[in-house]
Amino acid sequence: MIDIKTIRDDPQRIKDAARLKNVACDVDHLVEVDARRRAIQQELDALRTKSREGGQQIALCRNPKSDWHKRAVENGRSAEDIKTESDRIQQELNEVKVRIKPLEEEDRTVNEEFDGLMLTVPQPAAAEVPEGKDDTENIELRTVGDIPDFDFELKDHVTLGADLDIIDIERGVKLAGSRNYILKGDGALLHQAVLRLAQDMMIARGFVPMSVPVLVREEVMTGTGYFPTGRDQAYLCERDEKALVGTAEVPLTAYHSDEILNENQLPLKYCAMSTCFRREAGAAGKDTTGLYRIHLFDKVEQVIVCRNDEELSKKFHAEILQNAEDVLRALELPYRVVNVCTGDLGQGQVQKFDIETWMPSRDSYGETHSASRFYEFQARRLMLRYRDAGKKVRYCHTLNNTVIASPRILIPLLELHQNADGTVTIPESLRKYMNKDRIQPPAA
RNA sequence: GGAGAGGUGGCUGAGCGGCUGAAAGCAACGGUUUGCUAAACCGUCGUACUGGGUCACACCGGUACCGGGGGUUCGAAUCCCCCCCUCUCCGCCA
Repeated sequence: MIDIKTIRDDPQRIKDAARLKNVACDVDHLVEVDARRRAIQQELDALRTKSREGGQQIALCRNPKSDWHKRAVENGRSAEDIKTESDRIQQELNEVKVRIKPLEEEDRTVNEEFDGLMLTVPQPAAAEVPEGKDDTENIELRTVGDIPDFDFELKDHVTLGADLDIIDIERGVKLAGSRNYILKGDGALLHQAVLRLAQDMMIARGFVPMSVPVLVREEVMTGTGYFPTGRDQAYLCERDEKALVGTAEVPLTAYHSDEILNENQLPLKYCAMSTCFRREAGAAGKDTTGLYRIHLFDKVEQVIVCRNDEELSKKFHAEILQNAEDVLRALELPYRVVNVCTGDLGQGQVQKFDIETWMPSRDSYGETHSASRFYEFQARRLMLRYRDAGKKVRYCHTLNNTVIASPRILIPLLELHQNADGTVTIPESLRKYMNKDRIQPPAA
C-alpha cells in the first residue's frame, strides 16, 4: 500500500507506475473517492462534536451535584427551567442523530470503496529498474558457473527419476491430479537434503529458523500483497475463511503485523521451511512436463524486516541475493542473475532479481529464486511498524528471497550431476544429509 | 465436539451508562541528584484518520478506536444480540 497523501500530491506518478507494471488501477477514481471520503468525515466529525457537547450538557442539567447545576441554581434558575433546557437539547440532538445515521452509512460505503481501491495501487518501481513489458525483457546481469559439456546423451529428470525409481509422477497424478508427483527413496531424501542444507546455511548467517502456519487468514494474504489481486492463485478453505500460502514469505512477513517494534530490534532476519501451495490458474498447458510447475512443493524462504531506509533496503537486497547464490554454489549448479523489468514486477515490488538455474531438459535457464524488496508496501498493509530514535512511528521495510525450492531444484541437480552409467553424483555439500555420494539405479 | 471462565493502552490491572482515551503499578523516554552503577524525585509517555500550521519539523484542534460487527440511548469500555479469539476441565486424536 502507498500513502494516500503521496497519491494526492502526485497522482501521475502512480499512473505511470501502473502503466509500467501493467497493473490496473483507476487513480483518478481513487482521488475522487478520497475527496468524498474526507468531506464526509469532516461533516460527520462536526455533527458528532455537537452531539457529544450536547450530551455532556444534558448530563450537567440532570446532575444536581454538578458545579454547573449549582451555579445555575445560584443564578436564580428554577429546576423546572433547567429541565426544560435539558429537554430542548435532547430534542435538538434527536435531530442531529437523524442526520448522522445516513451519513455514517455513506461513510462506511465510501470507505469500503476507498480501501478496495487502495489495495489496487501499485508500488512504483525503483528508478533503476529496466522498462519492459514482460519477462522477455528482463536483463541478464551475470552468469555464474559453466554449463558443462557431456560426452553422452543426457536424460531429463523425468527419465532419470523413473530409471532410478526416485520420482513417480504417474502415481502422484493418480492420487492428486495433474501437476502432482511423488518422491521416493533417494528422491525423497535428496529433496530433504537440499532443504536441510539451505536451512543450515541460513542459520549460520544469523537467520532465525521458524516453523509457520501455511493455512492463514485472508487478512494475512492481503497484508502481504497476494490478495485481492492474486486470489485465484491460492487454494481457499472457504468454510474456515482461510487460504493455503504459496510461500512462507506470507507468515514470516506478517509475523509482526499490527505491532510497533523498537528500532533496536531491527533488522529482523527470519527463515522458514514450509510447504507451498499454488493453483497455477491460467497456466494450463504451460510447463506440463516433470517437476517444473507443480501445485505443491517445499521451500526455505528468507525474510528481512528493516528500518525505513532505501539504502538499507538495497543493502539487504544484495545480501539475500548473495545467500541464495551461495546455496547454488554449494550445490555446484550454474545459474544466472536476472534484473526483472517493470512489466514483470509484482504490484508491491520495488525491484526484483531472479536467479535462474541451468536446466538441460529445458535447454535454458529456469527460474529457481526470486529476490524482492518492497519498501513499506507490505508493512503498510500489515501495520508493521517501529518507533525510530525520534519516537516517531514509521513503517518497516520488508524483503524476501527464496533460499531453495524443491523439487524444482532437483531438475538441474539430477540432470547436471548425472553420469554416463545412469547414476547421479551427490554434491559434496549434500552427502552428510544423505549418507551416500551417489544415487544408484535399483538392483535389477 | 461438550461444560465453564475471560478478552481494556508495551505489560499487569481498575472501571461496569455521562468531566474516562480510560485510575494505579511496571516498563520505556527526558531531566534533577550521584565519583560510576543503582536508588530516589520531577516530567513525558496509545494508534489511525482528519482540519489548521510549517519549506519541512514542532505545534494546536476534531473524530474514531477498550477482541470484531450490529443494536438500545441525547450519551456505551460499561446494557442487549451475533461472530472471533484465549484459558481451564472432559472427550477424540498426529
